[in-house]
Amino acid sequence: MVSERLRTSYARERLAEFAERCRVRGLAVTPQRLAIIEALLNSTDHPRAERIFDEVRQRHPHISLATVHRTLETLCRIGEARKVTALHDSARYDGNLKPHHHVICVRCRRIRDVEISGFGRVLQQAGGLEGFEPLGWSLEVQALCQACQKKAPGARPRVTRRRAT
Amino acid sequence: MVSERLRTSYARERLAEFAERCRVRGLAVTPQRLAIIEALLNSTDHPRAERIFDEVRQRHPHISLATVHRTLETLCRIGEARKVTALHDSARYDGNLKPHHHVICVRCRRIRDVEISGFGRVLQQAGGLEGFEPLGWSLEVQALCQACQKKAPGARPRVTRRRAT
DNA sequence: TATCAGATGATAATAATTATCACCTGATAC
DNA sequence: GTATCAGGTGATAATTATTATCATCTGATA
Repeated sequence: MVSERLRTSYARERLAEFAERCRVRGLAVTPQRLAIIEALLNSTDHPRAERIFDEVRQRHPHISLATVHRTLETLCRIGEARKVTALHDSARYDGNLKPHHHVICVRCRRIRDVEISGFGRVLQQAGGLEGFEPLGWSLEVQALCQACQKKAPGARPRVTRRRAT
Repeated sequence: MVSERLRTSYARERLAEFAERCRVRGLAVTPQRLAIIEALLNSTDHPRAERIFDEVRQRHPHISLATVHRTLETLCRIGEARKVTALHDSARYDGNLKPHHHVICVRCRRIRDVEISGFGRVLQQAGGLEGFEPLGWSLEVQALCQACQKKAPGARPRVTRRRAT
């Protein structure tokens, strides 16, 4: 059922453990979930839901796009994937042009500026960005703000969230 | 017309220069643009378009939400503001759980992983995150990928963009 | 194999953003 | 100061990504 054409040993290991991890969490191991995690592990370019959908549909023609969205969010929730775009749901703007960084509350999506120095040096040592020409950089610290720390840890926010505006 | 109740000297300076910067760029200095940049400079929390709209509407009741969206994008384009959420338009997922960082092409939105070490140390020295409890962090390097470097620098992508999926 | 909580597919609803277009107005030349 | 007009705006429709809803299906367990 499951393809063995995973690109890297990391991906193979992750897929091998996946069923067990679902069971531990009380999640059913469905063909859809297997196909989606496999497509994600096979990708190197941070796909969006629709591209995973296109990929998976080749072998599961009946899969629904809604399932792909749902499953990707589930994978993030159980720690099997991460969303690169923590704040993708609406554009957030900043009038401060001075270089600075951001702490983001992963629950309520509050953002705060932070001044952290020393990054330029670290980045210079980094070397190859594979042809990408850097224009700027900023660190995103995922965090819980004070208010959200006090809430029950398990109480996930509703999918339609009360969020920072 | 323009309020002088800007919070910081930085904001006051920026607003004072704003009209001149528009002229240099051949953009009209409209009351709407002034009100929007003022609201943005007065904010400390990276608002979205709708909150700027609410703010500005108190003194310009006839302003349209579309104008706020348009103007915020214009401000980013001319370098008077920046979008904190470079990739907000659709969620992007990553199956790689190992700590790593991202280079993002600001034009075509391609994302690539980068390994950069030494950040933990810098972050530890950073000290106060104002009560935020860090869970993780990743550096976002804004860049131009090789393909996009070759395109004409002025040729902005269409608003409905051909983008990485 | 029967049971059933949870998963899925189909589709409607929502929310953010962008497109369209008639009308308006800041900037410039006179 | 007024005429001109390119570009800006407001109103609204359209688009796009995502989430909600709900009837049906199915993986896990007894």
